[in-house]
Amino acid sequence: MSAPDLSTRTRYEPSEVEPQTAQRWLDSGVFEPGAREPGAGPDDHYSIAIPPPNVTGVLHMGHALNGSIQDSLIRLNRMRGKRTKWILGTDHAGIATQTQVEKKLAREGRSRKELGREAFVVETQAWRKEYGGKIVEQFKRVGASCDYGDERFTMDEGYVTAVQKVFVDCFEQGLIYRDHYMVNWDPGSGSAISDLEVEEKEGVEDTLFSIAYPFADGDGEIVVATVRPETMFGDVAVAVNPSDERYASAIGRKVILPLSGGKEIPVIADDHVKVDFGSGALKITPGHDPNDFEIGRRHSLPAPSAIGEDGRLTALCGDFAGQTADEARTTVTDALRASGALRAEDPYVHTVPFSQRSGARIEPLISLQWFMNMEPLAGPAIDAVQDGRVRIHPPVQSRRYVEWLSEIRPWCVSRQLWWGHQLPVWYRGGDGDPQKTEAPETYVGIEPPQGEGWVRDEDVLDTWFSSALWPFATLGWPEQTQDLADFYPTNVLSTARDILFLWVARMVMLGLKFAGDVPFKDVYVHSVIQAPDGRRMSKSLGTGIDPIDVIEGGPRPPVFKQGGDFPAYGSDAVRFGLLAISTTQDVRFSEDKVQQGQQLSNKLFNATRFVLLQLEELGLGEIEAAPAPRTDADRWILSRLERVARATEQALDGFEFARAALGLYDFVYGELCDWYVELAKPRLRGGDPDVQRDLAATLLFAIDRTLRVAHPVIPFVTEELWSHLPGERDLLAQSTWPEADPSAIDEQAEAGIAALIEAVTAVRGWRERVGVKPSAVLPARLREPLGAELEASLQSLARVDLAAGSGDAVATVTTAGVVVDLLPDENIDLDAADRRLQARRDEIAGEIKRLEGKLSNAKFVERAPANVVQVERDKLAVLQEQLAAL
RNA sequence: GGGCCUAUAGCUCAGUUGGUUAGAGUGCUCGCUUGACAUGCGAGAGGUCACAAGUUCGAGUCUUGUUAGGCCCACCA
Repeated sequence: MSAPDLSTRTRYEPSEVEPQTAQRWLDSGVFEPGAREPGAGPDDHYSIAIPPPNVTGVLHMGHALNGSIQDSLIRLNRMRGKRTKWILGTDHAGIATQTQVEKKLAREGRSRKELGREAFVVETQAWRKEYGGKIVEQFKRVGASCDYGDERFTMDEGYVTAVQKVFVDCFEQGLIYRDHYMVNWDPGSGSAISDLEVEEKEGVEDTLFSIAYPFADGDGEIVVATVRPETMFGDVAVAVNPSDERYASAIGRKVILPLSGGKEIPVIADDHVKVDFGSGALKITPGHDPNDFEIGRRHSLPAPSAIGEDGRLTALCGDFAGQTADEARTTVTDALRASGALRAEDPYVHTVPFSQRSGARIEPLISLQWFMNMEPLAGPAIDAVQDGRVRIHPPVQSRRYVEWLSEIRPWCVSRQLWWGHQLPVWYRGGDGDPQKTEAPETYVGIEPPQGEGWVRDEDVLDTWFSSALWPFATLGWPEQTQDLADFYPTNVLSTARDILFLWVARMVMLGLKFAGDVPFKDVYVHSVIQAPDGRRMSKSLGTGIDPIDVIEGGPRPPVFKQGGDFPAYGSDAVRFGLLAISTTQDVRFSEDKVQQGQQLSNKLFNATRFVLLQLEELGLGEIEAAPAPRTDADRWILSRLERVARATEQALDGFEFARAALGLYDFVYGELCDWYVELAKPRLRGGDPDVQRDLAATLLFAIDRTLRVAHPVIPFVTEELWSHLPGERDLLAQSTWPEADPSAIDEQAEAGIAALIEAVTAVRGWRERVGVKPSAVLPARLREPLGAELEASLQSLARVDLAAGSGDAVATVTTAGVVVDLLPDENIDLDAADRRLQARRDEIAGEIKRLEGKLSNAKFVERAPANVVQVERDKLAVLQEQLAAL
């Protein structure tokens, strides 16, 4: 028996239920795919590979949203009878993790260098064991039905094999190569980083220095502008635009590089130079500027390094060698000023690249790194999206994907870190450091090379290299495992848009290349959740919201106007709230929507409680849930149940999660509870045992179906209530999804109940407006009979008595299908009724006038489609009838 | 510099090929010991659909432009 006792509890308390329910799921093994049934084909399997959270991570709002999305899909498909696997694991997150561990060491007065590589990796492994499991525990807490029995890590043994095989194969096919190339050097982490890890910051204030380079023949000078004077020792040319007449005669001449002992460099012509910027002359420093690097290559110029990987000026810089770049900026400009070469210093605001990882300003420099040529992989990856083998939702994201792949550039895959997949590369021979200069012999292979004197490359791979293999490496690749056969390709990948290129595109490229198929059929790019005030969620801004705080009742962050703690909303409420806001690309976190989810849970709890207590009282406690309709109301709810089941699965299959969540809410409140349960009450007390038994079975059936349909969105409360329903029941999580049953649709019953609802609402409205006491039962008469059932319902819900009273109507309530005359009664204020009548007449008359105007417009009648015109005519007729009835 | 998304009730958002008097939740106002639920029930007020022009019998919806907010990409020293 579960925690709450339904006979005494009137409120649903998620905190009393959720932890135990999560544990029941885990103990039952329902999340694990279990044994493969003979004959099961690809359509019988359903899998999602979770975007592996960083081992450094704790659950944030993005995880909570994405977890809710993926879990609703997994649970739906599990209930549909699919063999499901939600592939779980964590990512070693190279730079992020290494940075955290280094910070921890620093707090302890230790350092990475002091420990040495081996000890540092051991330290990091220990750190991962301590913190890496936290996020997985949090996934369990929110009900994520991952396959916890098969948790992977991007550096576990099998995964390492997969990564090395891919690297070696790519090398052997010429896709991976080593080259001197311009990289984004991150002085903060002391490593190269990829283009995608660079963040351009706008509005950085710098100084633009104008420096005069005299011509070597002594005749005049040329002025160049730069924000990086300290790199001038790496200058190899001055470039001007070939069409720039001012410099036409300068092209081909030499200028003297100041402060460099008379070194001469040529003036060259290149289209890249803008005539109208600065002086129109550009100094070319191929070693420290990506554009200059390209220009240098075009003109076969050397690319000397003026700044080294240590951030200090190199021997090339003469007296300035050894200074840091910052120091040198001052000393070099001082020297230029002293020599008279500095012509101007102007404040200058521009965009500057920074490292997303360390926050340090990027130092572009040339270095010997490993690269992967992505071009041969990009074409097939574009095709896969364009021919629909991979569908990206929403479609606008697939345009971004295709555009990015069309202009793909080589990927720098080596990182100067210790935490990660060390390159399967060895060097032998030569005098220099094999990390910095090419060695005579290079060996690439999974097994270390034979023989003496080999030194392994110290670098590790970019984290995203291993992530790119995630959907198949987790399933046992390169072994041809049964899991790989069953669950690859996965069905859906749900992810944030900021890693569409970083991760998604690369998975498609490498999946096609190595696993022989696309890694997933659908990519859902989910919303990004902003703080309630529209700012980005961030800890440092105070706008971050911890989902666990919302679930368990932690403190509200400062971004909320209201202070204090959150109520312990529970996982269901948070899941519902997140799905309910999950619409466009940027959405704001809404505590109201979470609250709506909490209310939905409570409503379901009480509706179930009501039904079960009633059945108990009637001695029907063990009755079986089954449709046994006797009335329009019964047929109506069965029809509506069928529609909500179809609508919910359509919404989930179509990645319209807000529609699914809010549709459930509307059904439970607006149909099941407000109307069906209310309509059932009088009949339940009615006395005929046969009627009661059938009604009980149908009510129970309605609850049963509702719990099934709501389960993917709010699994905890539905599982809990399910356990209270009579009969032997497995876990709801492993029960079945309602199959389509078109025979349950009953248009006639739907129309009848819709008319009843409209009439009840109208009578209630009239009563309020004319001030009738809520408790008063008013005598009334129908113009046209509605049948015994609907008339009885109208009497109880609108508080009228159709058998009482006599005489002429004192007021009339009209709706499209029903006209109710209210008869004289002491509870009716005749003046108020009169005023209301007049107001109602004016309303209808105004509307009639509007319609008549529209229908007398010849253009409308002529050009609008006949059915549209007919609709307007019918409307007019109905209104005229209503006016006449008043 | 190029591109994308968003703008509808006080707030958060629906509104699917153009076609009732533009909806919901929440907040607000009024009322209710309605035998499941006050995390409840009933009713009500509240919108020139950002702005401007255009297409159309008809525009929240389509076109163009403008404004504001957000995001992505990009090599002007």
